Amino acid sequence: MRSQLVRKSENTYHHGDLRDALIKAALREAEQGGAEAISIKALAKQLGVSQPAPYRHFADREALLAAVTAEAFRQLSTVLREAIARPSKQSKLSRLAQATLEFGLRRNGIYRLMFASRTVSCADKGSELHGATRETFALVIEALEAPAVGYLRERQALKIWAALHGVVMLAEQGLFTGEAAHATREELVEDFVSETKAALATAIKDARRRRKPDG
Amino acid sequence: MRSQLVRKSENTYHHGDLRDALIKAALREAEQGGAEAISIKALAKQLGVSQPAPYRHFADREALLAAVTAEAFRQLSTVLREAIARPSKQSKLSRLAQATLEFGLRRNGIYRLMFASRTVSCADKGSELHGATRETFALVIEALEAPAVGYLRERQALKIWAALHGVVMLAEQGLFTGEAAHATREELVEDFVSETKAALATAIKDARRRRKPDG
DNA sequence: CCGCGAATGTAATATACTATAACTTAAAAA
DNA sequence: TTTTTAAGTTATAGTATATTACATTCGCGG
Repeated sequence: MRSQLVRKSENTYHHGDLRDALIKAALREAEQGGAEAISIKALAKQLGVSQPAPYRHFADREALLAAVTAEAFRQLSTVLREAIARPSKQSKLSRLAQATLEFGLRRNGIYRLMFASRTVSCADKGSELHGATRETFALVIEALEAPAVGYLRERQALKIWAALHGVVMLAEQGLFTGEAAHATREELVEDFVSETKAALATAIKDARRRRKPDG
Repeated sequence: MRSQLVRKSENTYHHGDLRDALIKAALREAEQGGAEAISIKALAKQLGVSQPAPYRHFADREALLAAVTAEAFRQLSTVLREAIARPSKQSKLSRLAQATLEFGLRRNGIYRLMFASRTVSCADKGSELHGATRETFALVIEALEAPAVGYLRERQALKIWAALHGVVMLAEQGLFTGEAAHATREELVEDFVSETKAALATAIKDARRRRKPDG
């Protein structure tokens, strides 16, 4: 009697889509407890396969984590893409920023998996994970709605991206309670958004003036 | 034949200062590999005691991690205090910011232990760890060298603190390579410092003008 | 100075997780 | 249809956390 409903069909020796099922299930686990909550053994049990079965699809736990993290980045990209696309009075950057904050807080286990582990920094350049992170960052650049002038755009994208992560991090650490509670997380994010827009505008203006000084 | 030199004296049944030795040794381990690199068993072996000995001093692994994290915060506080105190042409805030960046990158395993784990957010209010984090944050406020006007100071402290963490995070993730490499981490930090100073100055000026509109 | 209790350490053990090896099943290719 | 191979199984080794019951030493009151 196998109680797990996860297998595609009953009484099949082969799961059918174990690799994908593992990633999805691992993401669910990570939702609360982060990377530490992902256990090969537990996942196998949950999916109704033997403990060593996952090793047919992932060399080791790290490899699974990398795949899960890549999927998480794709999900974040989707969320951010929708935030940018959604019609609204607010700017694209503001919507992206608030969406990032919300993702980071509501799905904090996954967020920590993405940004707080060494999985990403250990991913080599051609990997699926590396690509997924770059794609997400590209959305930040897109949300700036600024022309490419040297590397000014990339610089501002890095800055706002960094700032957003910092806000999520401190919020999760409880630094927004106590004397600092008077500033909400959303307000801080909006501050950073405004500063980014301002900095970008003046930087681009400056750069153009310098390129044609007698314009 | 006991090769560990860590015990205070040979052939002593009691270690003498196991609790402290555990924290120090755990910090050394975490220096590279973060929290995951801390193993009770390995530490016990390293210090020449039996595996269960550490449990006399810490209820479980989490409790050890909390103590280690608190010590890490105290070390960061020390570094930042020195950075602020050191005479220099640069502002206190700039020195604190660059010191934070350096700490985050050079001692990244410890840094992740401090900011990327859930240890801090799980610490309850009266705990040693909670106090240590608050003390560190107080140094950020101090480095602003600004008068207390409402909660403007705290707000700016939160913002620069968040931004710094974000920079460390992205740097460690390798986002400063590729097209974004043109901005160095130090430059970005200096950007944030400048923006913080500017924002603080205008915010305080505004607030004062509003309080005595006919001044 | 002795002895007793608390603190601290040890050995033995239960439980959980990662990972590998050798074997089996079923799907796909030839 | 046969054969190969991908994907699963059982069995097992190795390592980590944590508990229990027992042993040793420290320090303090008598």
